[in-house]
Amino acid sequence: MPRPGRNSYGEQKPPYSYISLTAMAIQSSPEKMLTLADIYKFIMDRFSFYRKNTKRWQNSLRHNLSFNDCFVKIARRPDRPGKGSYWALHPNSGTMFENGSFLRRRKRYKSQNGKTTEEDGKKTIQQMSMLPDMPVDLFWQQHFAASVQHFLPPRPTLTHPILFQQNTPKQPAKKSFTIDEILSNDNFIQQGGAPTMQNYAFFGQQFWPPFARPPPPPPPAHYPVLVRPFPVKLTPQTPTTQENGTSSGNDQAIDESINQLL
DNA sequence: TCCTAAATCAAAG
DNA sequence: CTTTGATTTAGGA
Repeated sequence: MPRPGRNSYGEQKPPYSYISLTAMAIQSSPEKMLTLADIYKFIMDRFSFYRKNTKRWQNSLRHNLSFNDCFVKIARRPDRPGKGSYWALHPNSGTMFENGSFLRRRKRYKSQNGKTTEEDGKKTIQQMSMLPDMPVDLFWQQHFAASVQHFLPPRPTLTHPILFQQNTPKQPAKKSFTIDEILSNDNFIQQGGAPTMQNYAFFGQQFWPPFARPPPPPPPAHYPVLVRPFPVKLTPQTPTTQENGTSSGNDQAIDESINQLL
């Protein structure tokens, strides 16, 4: 009878590609973004296989990070100095593994314009009038928490891999998308005018330096500017949706921008 | 079998 | 650490 040993099952290569391993790591983090070192740690903590030959697989992992559009580099905030950038998942890459295989996707995720940068993330947020409202990391969390939930290993300490599709219900990525909640009238108060410089300060180094700060881009004319004072407590505001069921221009604009994203 | 995603090796910035 | 290229390996229809 075979017994566990150095070549035992637990030391076999887990049935996950580096891409899925990385996606798991990022998704499992509270802020939905991790540094390279964090990703290494996540993998090594869970899979003994990857506690060896680190030079080899870590090089491959790094290659994946740069090469695949599904991974987005997020600049550090100046109040969180340290080594390396953060890595997050691209907002539109949520259905990467919907075929249930974590070894090989049906198609490699490619961004529309070929290049995917943090700017894409910012633009996405901006389109949703969320730019001034919440930090990038929270955005990623909201955006991904539901749709990528099933990437998570059932337990944090796996000695051998378990195939997720056996014990995790698959759900459409769009199903649990909570943008509506985020944009609900209860969460916003409406203000006139453009977002303040302070509001923009959350979103990466472009607006960071206190000197020579470029003026914030004007918001699109057709989108109202929704600003939630930060970090002030929220107070319910008068709803903008009208009684007869039709949306105000406000809501329509938001709906349109959301529909573009889905 | 074929297509191409993923892994590997590794140089260069 | 990050990006890129070249090449090989291998998943899966």
